[in-house]
Amino acid sequence: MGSKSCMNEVCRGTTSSEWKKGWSLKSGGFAALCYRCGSAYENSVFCETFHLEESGWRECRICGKRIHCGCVASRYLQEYMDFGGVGCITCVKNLEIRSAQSLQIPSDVSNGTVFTNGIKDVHPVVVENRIDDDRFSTRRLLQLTKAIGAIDGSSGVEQLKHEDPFLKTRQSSKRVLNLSQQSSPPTFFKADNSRPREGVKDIYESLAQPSLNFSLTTPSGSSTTILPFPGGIAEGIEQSKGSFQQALHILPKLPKPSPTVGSEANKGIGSQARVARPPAEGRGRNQLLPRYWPRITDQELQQLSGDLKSNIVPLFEKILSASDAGRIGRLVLPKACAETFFPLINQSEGIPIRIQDIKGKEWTFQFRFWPNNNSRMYVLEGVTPCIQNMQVQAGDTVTFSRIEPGGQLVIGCRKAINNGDAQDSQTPASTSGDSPGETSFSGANGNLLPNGGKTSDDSLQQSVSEKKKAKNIKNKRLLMHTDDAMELRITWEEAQELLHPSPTAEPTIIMVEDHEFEEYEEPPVFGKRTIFTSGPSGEQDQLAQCDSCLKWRRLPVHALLSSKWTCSENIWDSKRCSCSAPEDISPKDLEPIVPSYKDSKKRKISEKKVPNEGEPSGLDALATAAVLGDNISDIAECPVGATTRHPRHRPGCSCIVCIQPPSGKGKHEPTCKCNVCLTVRRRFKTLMMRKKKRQSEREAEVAQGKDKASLKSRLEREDIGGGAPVSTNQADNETNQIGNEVEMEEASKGQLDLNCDPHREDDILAQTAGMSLTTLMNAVALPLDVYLGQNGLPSTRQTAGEKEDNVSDGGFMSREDR
DNA sequence: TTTCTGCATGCGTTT
DNA sequence: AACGCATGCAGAAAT
Repeated sequence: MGSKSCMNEVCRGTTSSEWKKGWSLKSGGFAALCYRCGSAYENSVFCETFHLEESGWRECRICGKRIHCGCVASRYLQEYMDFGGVGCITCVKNLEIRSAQSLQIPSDVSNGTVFTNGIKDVHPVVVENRIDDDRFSTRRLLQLTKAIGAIDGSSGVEQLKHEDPFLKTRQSSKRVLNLSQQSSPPTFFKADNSRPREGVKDIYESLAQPSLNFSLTTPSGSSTTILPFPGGIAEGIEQSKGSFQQALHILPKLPKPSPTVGSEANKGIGSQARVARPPAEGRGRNQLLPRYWPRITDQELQQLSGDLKSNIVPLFEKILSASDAGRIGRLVLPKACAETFFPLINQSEGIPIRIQDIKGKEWTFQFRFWPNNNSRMYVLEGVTPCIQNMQVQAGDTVTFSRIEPGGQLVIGCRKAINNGDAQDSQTPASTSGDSPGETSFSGANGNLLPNGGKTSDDSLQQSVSEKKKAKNIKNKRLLMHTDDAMELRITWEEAQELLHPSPTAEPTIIMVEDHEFEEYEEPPVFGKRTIFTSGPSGEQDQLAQCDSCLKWRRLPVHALLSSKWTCSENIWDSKRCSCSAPEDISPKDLEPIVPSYKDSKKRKISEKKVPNEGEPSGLDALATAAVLGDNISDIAECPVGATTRHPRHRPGCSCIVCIQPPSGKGKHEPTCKCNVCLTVRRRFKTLMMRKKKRQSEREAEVAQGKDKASLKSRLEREDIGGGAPVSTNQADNETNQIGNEVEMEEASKGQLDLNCDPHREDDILAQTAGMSLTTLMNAVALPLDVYLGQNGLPSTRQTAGEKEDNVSDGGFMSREDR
């Protein structure tokens, strides 16, 4: 393929990251333009960029904009006026449309009655709507009829295909939108710098455009008051096009209206409705999607203009995504907006661009792009300070405007009223919706109707809007409402407790640090939340509450219950397989186990279960108690906690997986006292001690496997003696762990059979399971050496005076210093 | 180890 | 089918 050169004779560049189509060629096809020139062409600034010094410039008879007559690049941007001179195609079209509108306006309006929708403070707009009737009335209407008729027959499409108002006036705007003027047709038209290219679509756009743009030139309320239909002109036309077309015979069949326009207009009944305004520029191939149309009320616009003492041209806006508002500080700009309203950039690195906020503070961002799928993705970098300054977040809207003259960009913001709105707005089609909210431009909220701008007579649009909303639910990645997220989080935590191994799953036993873990191939299943306990004699079982009678039943440990379980399913106890059977656990016994037992039934009935976030989890509680020596009753009052890390593990599991900090993030100081650190330290200490003991005593290993029995008997004694008869899950686990380590300590002092397989700790676990939690907690709260001393165990630094009396029952042991 | 940077991916929208 | 864009991700740079 031969080398390609840009057909812009001023450029003639042969290298370009992207080639664009220019004007149509007589030979067919389109002129090949390099990216820069092509962009200029698309943005209707080709002649302004490259032909500024050439001859042939004339002014539009309507708006005064300069038109490069006789240039192929502007061929479709001009039209000869009936009354002489030339006009930019947009002005011509606008005239036509406005003439049509004057016919469309319902009788109450055309009669001079202001269409206010209940808003009183509205200026008569009908007069304004008829711009310079002397010049344009009948003739323009005829011309319009002709033009649209041609369009209907599609012959007019080409005529309008390449219109370009040539109003890309970053540098050369002579007349700017004068917001303070009541009626200024020239400025009104000035605002439209479109380059519709798409035939009928263009017509539609042009139909919508005038009314919307017109609003910019009128004081409050005008934007919508001229709309002959509640849904705004676009939707209104669409909705009524049948009769409307019949009546006028001039309107083409319109393409489907933009949902944005419709819904905007829906909400825009009020005089200060937030109407999406097609920006003055940025159409044509780079047609701005309605979602980016600035939705600024006239009042806001006026206020902003007043604040900045300038004429403000709203350009576009964007609802901030999570990425935009995130810490990265990159705001993705809509491509069309970036290419239309921002300087052309050829290098990926882009250029610094200065944008001032509404307070006049100037920010400098890096405006750049990334190559992306043979296209570009424009971003503003370094927006974090500005975003933070404006205190906007994802879901809020940032707006971009321009000060005229001068072209200074202005960034503003509008808060989403709430997350729901943000949610709506976030979805493109919600585009569907405007994002009603408070614009930093003004006290916009005051302009909004209580229901977000909708009036009560909006029922028709409401159903449409709801349909759109329903459709939009699937749109994009939805923001999660805060409450939803909270609920989900809670549910997830709770779900951890409900997870059980699949009944049919066969676990694979693996060893990690001398601990057995069950690995299942199958995912866990949801089951009923139960509480594991230990009976007075050391046997373990679990407690489950009937979903029907709310009584607690004692079940075997291995029982796996469905999420809904009733007494009738109690196949393990024939005496208590009916709700009529009395509860087999006394409330006195239950209360320590089921912290919420007292009100559990009440809560159950109300079905409101909101765990107290402030309460520690099982592991937290135990570790805290271990460190602080909390009263066991306090621990017992803690709700059954849940591990959120390891679905296969019971709550309270202190395995290396469950105790590790989340994602490895977060720094823990050496002196950190968090439960994770404490647990890790404790376990490390235990392991080290175990290792040391093994090593030192292995030689002395003799068959002194006595006293296992004595240990057991002591455990039982303790249990009877004072502790709660049962423990919570996590306590059990911890107890087990303690028991394991106790064994090692006992072994170290020669009380246990040191020949026993340290990996086979199950029997010990079973033995220790029945021990008093109180005892355990007392024990674990003691320094290791103290405890060893108390129990006559050899300590690495035992001294005679280390025995303490505060372990009343001769406690069990703590092999670790807590 | 965290943050930054540039690009890739994939979903949703538009053509 | 093409495009736009939100976000993920890997490598680089900074801390």
